[in-house]
Amino acid sequence: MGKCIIEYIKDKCNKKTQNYHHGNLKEELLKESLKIIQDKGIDALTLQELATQLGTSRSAIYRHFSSKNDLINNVMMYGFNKFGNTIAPILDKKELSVMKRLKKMGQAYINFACTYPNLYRILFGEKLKDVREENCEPKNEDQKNGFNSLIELLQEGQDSNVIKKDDVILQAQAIHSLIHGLSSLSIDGHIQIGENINSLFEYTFDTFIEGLSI
Amino acid sequence: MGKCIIEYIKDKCNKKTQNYHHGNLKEELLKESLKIIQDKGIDALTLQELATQLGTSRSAIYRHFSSKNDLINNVMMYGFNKFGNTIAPILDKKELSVMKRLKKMGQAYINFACTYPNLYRILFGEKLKDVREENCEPKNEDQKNGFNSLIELLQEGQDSNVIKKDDVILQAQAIHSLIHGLSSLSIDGHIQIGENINSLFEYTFDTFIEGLSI
DNA sequence: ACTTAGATGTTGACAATGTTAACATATAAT
DNA sequence: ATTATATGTTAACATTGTCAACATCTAAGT
Repeated sequence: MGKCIIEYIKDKCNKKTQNYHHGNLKEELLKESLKIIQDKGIDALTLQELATQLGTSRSAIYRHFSSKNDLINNVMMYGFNKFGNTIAPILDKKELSVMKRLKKMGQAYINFACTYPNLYRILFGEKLKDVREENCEPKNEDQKNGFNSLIELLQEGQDSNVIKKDDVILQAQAIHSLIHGLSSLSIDGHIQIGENINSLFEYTFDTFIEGLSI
Repeated sequence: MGKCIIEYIKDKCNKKTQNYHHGNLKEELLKESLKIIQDKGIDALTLQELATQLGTSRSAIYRHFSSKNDLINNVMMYGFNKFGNTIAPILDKKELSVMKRLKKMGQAYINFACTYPNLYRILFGEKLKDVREENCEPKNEDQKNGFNSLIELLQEGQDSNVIKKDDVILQAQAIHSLIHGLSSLSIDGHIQIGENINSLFEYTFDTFIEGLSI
């Protein structure tokens, strides 16, 4: 209940006196959640662990998020943003050929998945039940933006006669599937290839591109 | 503790008197677990729910499995077996061309994933922590068998000059990635195409095969 | 400047979960 | 027939997500 003497002294010595009100708890909850998820996986994200790490109580979390799923949902927006910032710049490098951009995008995608497997899993794995029902437009929008960039790139390829003229959405979905499959199987240990995920990507991508090219 | 009168009467009337010992609880635990997972997903698999469904107590489960993860691990063997029984016969249909078998296999794979999404997720999703460390050879073996069949098929294709001569393992992994990507994105709602998962598969597969063919 | 309403945090409770120990009973072996 | 082993039950435990009741800080309005 009341602060013990030691804490009082601590407060006096510490410039940043630990207030009753945290200040920007919401922001820190999101950051810490993202960190925990990245480091130890979604199952390690416990309200208790989260609260302890930030020096607060788990009930305090409910002042900022209506539920644990709501929290995770918001973390996912962070995640999609982070993901988008990794991918988007590559697709926009107009000085590179369409194919080069496509390939670099794929490499960056897989690299992201392998660097942040725990995050990638919640971004592109099974959607949370609540998320499926509730309105999750902002997240979907971020996701959609990346997908739209891919579509534009493919359209550019079709227009410049390097990619077969066909439904770009179908083509985009095919490429996404291919890259997601590689990433997913790789980080979940269903491909036992160790270091040469890159060469597998290269082979798979080149083979597919050969079928896609004019 | 003691049985109430009604239960005694019930027992007398019922030929299959409900014994203290269940008989084949282990078997039924596995079957019921598989059913729950398929119907309602892995998160709905609760020891309480499972026990109630079989008319026993959740502690009884620990006489047959060392932990919940151990149980799930064993259910996965069931699952891989079921999966293998769906896929293997197709790859063995020697009367069909290599390409036709490959395509039919892909369709069956995706069909399995879409029919049993909850099961598919635990089979080809993130491996359980315990499973990763413990010896899980039998399961991997089943999985490996399916993969080996695919490799053999591809080798047959190379030998009969319909598939480019290259590392068959690389080719097999590429195909698996592609099909898993489609299945995974589809059942997890990241592809919003509704009914035409088949046409997406067809396009993706044909495009890839074009690159793979001689 | 004082009071007050709203935002934010704490404590304590709740049911449900996986797990274990202590105890009970059925089956198998001696 | 006795005993050991396998299998099931009950009761407890810590931990989880969630909520209600209470406490405290912040911001308006007068």
